[in-house]
Formats: sequence, C-alpha cells, structure tokens
Amino acid sequence: MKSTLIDLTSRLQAALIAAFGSELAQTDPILVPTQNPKFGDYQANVAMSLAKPLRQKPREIAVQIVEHLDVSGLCEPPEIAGPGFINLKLKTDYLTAQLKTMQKSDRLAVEAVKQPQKVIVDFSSPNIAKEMHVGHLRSTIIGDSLARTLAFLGHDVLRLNHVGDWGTQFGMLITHLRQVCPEALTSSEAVDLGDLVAFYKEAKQRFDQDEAFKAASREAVVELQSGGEEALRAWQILCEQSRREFQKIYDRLNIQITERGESFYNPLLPDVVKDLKSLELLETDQGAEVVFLTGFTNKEGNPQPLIIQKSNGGYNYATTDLAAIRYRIQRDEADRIIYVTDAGQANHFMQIFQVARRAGWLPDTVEVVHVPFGLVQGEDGKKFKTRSGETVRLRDLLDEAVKRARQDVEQRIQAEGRSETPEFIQQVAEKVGIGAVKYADLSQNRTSDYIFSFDKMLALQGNTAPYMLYAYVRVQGISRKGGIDFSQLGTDAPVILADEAEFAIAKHLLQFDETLAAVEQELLPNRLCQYLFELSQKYNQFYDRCDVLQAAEPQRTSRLILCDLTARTLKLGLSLLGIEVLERM
RNA sequence: GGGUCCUUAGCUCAGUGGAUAGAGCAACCGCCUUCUAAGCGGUCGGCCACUGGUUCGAAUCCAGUAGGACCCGCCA
Repeated sequence: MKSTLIDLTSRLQAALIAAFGSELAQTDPILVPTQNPKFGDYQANVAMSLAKPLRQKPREIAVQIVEHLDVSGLCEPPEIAGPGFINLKLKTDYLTAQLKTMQKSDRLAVEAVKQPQKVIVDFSSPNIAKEMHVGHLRSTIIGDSLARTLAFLGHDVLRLNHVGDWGTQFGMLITHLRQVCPEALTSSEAVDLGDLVAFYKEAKQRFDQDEAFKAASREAVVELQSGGEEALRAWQILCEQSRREFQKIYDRLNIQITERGESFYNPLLPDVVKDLKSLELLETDQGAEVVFLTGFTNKEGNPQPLIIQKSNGGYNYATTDLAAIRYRIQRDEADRIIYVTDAGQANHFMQIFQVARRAGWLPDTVEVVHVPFGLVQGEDGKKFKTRSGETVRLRDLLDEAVKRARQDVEQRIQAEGRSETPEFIQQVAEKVGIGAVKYADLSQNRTSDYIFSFDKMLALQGNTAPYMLYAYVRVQGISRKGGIDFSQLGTDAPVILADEAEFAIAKHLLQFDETLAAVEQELLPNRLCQYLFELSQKYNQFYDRCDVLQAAEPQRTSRLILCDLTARTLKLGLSLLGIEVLERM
C-alpha cells in the first residue's frame, strides 16, 4: 500500500514540474498533516515559499499547482486558503479502500523499505562484574525499540552488546580476589554477582588508596593482556557469571542481543595504532600516542588530543571504539551504525567519528550516529537513587514495578467482585509492570533527562502503558462477548464511515506507516508512542459513541473491522516498543 | 577556557518553518439498566527564559544574554 503522504507528495511534485518546469524537480512540496480538521487532512505549503523565486503571488502559484494536480483518486477537489495553503481532504472512498488493504495484509500494509540497509544498533552495554542498574535501562529499551522498528521496516539489523569486559577494572578485581576469595577465580559457582559487586567496590577503594595494590593490579592487567592462563581463566569466570545475571534481565525484558564485548576487538588494537601512525595522524605527547583533534581545544587553547595508546603502552576506549568502527564497516559491512548511549558521551563520539573520518575508515556512504539520551532522575530531580543513596539495581526496579502493578490489579479485581486465578494475576502484573517501565521511558523525547516515577508510569489514565493495554483489551472484550473471530471477518465486507469517531480512527490508522518512517529517520521512539496514544484515545472515543455488537449490518461488520485494525495496529506498534499486549486485564 | 544539551500551562512533557501552541496529571463540573468507567465529555490554566536577526511566516533556523545539566590526557 502506498503511503498517503508519499503518494500525495509525488503527485504534488509532478504538478510543480508540470506548472513551472523541470527546474522545480527537487522542490519539496512541504506537505504536512493539518493541525485543524477544518483545513482538511493535509496541507501543502510550497506556494508561499516559491513566491520570491518565481516572482508571483503565492495564491496564484497555488492556483497553478492545483490546475496541474491530479489527486482525484485520493482527495476531494483541493482548496486554496489563506496566503496560499493548498488544503487536501481525503475522499471517503479512498479511506475505505486503504483500510481494506490494511485489513488483508499481515503487516497492516506497511511497505518494506526499497533499499534495505545493514544497520548495527549498539546498545545496553553493561559492565562485567557490575550489576545492571537504572542507567542501563534507557539504552537497553531505546536500543531494542529502534532495532525492532528498523528490522520491521526491512533493514538487516545486527544488535550488538558492547559489554565492558576488558580493562583496568579486571586487574583490580583479580588482584583483590586472589587475596580475599581465590575460589571465585576458579569456579563460577563460588560467588554470585552481588558478591562480585561488593568485591569490586572493595578493590576500587584499595586501588585508589594502596600503591602496592595499584602496582599489583597493573601487573595483573599486563598478565591478562599477554594472555596469562590463570588470569585469563579468572577473567572468563567473572564474565560468565555476569553474563548469567544479565541474561535474566534480558529474558525478563524480552531483549535479544548479541554479545560482542570490548575484548573482541583486542587483537585489532595494535593495527589501529600502526595505521594511524602510517597515516601520520598519530603524535607522541607526554609519553602517550595521541591524535590531535580539530575543533576541540583544551584549557590553554591548544588542540585537544585523543589518546590512542597510553604512556604505559595500554589502550583505552577510544582505541577500542575505533577498532570497532573499522570492523563494523569492513567486516560487518554496515551502512548505518547507531550508538545508544547517554548524552554525556556526545563529545567522545564526535571525536571518534572525526578520527575515523580523517583516517579514511569512515566513508561518506556509511552513517554513524550517536543516539543520546538524558539521565534518569528521581522525583526530587536529582540522580535516581535508593533511599539509602545506593544505585538502584535494575532487577529491584523491575520487581518493584511488577509488585505495584500486582497490588493494583488485585485491588481492582476485588472491587469488581471478579474471581481470577493467581496465574492470571501474575501474568497481568508482569506485563503491565514491565510494559509500564518501558513505555514511560520510550514515551519521552530521549534527549531530555527523565524523571522516574512508579506512580506516573503505572497510572491508569493518561499516556501510559496501562491505558493503551486497556484499549487493546476493550477490543478483545468485544470479540469475546460477540463470539467474533477477527481473522474470519469477510474481506469482501465494506468499511462504512459515518460517525465522526469512525473517520477519526480511519484517518489515524492510515498514518501508521508515516509514523514508522519518521521513527526510522529520527530514531525517536516517542513518536510511535504518541501515535499509539492518540490511536487509543480515538478508539476510546469511538467505543463510547458507537455501538459495535448492537449495530445493524452492514455497519456492524464495518465497525468490527475498525476494531480489528485498531487492535492489530496497537499490538504491532507496542511490539515495536518491546511491549506485549494482554487479551484480558 | 572549549564543547554538547536543556529552558513551552501549577507539575510531567509533546510539538514536522505554516493558519487560533497541544497532551497527560493536578483542580473543578458532568456521564455507568446497555461491548470492562483502567473509559468519555466539559471548565480552568501560556511573555514558548530574555534580546536581536533571517523569513511572506519563527516555540521551531541564526547570533547574543541569563539560568540549569553534562563532557573535556592516560576510567568507559
């Protein structure tokens, strides 16, 4: 099915050429949905912008465009309003035909992209030997949602977990464990991740205070990097253990991701240094090998260096990230690489991208993009922490959300005098709780800091997961009550639009593909959230105003089709956010 | 010193160079004999931080100012 926006845009472009010649072939007709229904459904704003170059009055330009415009299959006759707006109102026949096409399609007639790309989404990326915390939440669910959306649109998506599985912290940890808990280094059963986190904190403290310990730790890093068997074995055990814990979280969040940690790039690091050197980008500064950056200056006003190799010969994350870019472009053949990390790393990525570009590793045909997100804050506006000031563990946060969701469901069931099995209650609580956490995060523009509030995300009204899940449940309620199998609704049965609420839903349903295209471009999942919220609102209005099961045929079947399309759009849209629907709640 | 981002209703936030800037929450007023009221309708609420500029048109683009968050050589 052709997207309405794309179809109308190309028709407007044709009209521009027909009216004013081929020099306007590249002119954007500036077609946007109207904000006020009295102006129709779409408006083209191009006439005003052409007034100066064409030296004509905008309204006259609009008249000429409309004279050459063929939209008779889609729209009522175009109207020119105000200074030169071209207002387009979709024909009812067009709306119903499009809806029928959606109904027959197993993907709601959303076309796959014409030029699929190899896209890498780098997200989540927790650190080994540390617990996943609220800071990993945003990267994980935003990255997952983007990956799902791009894959649905037909791209070849590789989801990579760039876990922090290498570096000085392991020297520290191994040294400490050798002294206080050697069994942790020989068996992954000996301690759990919680213990490891405690050991890590102790090790860090010693590292900062104890010179001898610091030296021993550095020794251990060297041991590890040179492939010392015992150190390597210890490292593997630590990784395995962390991995098991991470997997529990990923299972619970329903996240699929391929682990390819920093250590993966270790063998490639010497070549990064070597090649930068032969390109004469590398310079020695205060004992370290650095690339001086353009556009970044230090406090003295001199060009700022990016450290590629430390004075002790070790590498740091810039080196790893450069190696990763090369690998992803050369070996993975990525066309687009998306990094979902916090906004604080914006500088870092600009620097990495600059060096990769200057080294010729990053051609213009490849798009690298940092997708930043803001901090998670508590309701006091400060960094999100527990009452005792600790970082909030992700598993505790998810437990809490589910617990609150369960209390809510139980209360409601009691109030309504229903009787439900414990399994049902548990399932609803889990899906509502996890869905609420995800939706609350995704529904905000990711670039701003995000105030975390259980009360708001689990609220039963407003732009929340429960609201949308409820709209979906309402549709399923109709199907149960009427014994309707939506998949068996006649494909020949007509869609009839009469009530204002029916028109509103119909038009909104047809904008699903435009919304997904916007997410693909802007990488902002909150656009999809906004769309789904509006769809839910429109459905609830429809539900309020229009009887479905009691309606007379053929209106009854027509309305059932609208219900079905709404439910399928909600289900698909929510799935692209990583949120599962419920049949009852 | 340099850089990035932010500032929109009491609160939390949307907002694509276009017509009268929108939601949700909170507050207040209504609507359940009828598909789950976790819903719907209504009222109230605005110097889009400020000052300029670009433009036929600016919350949106540019510059400056103020306030805030974050990053900037051997952590990631």
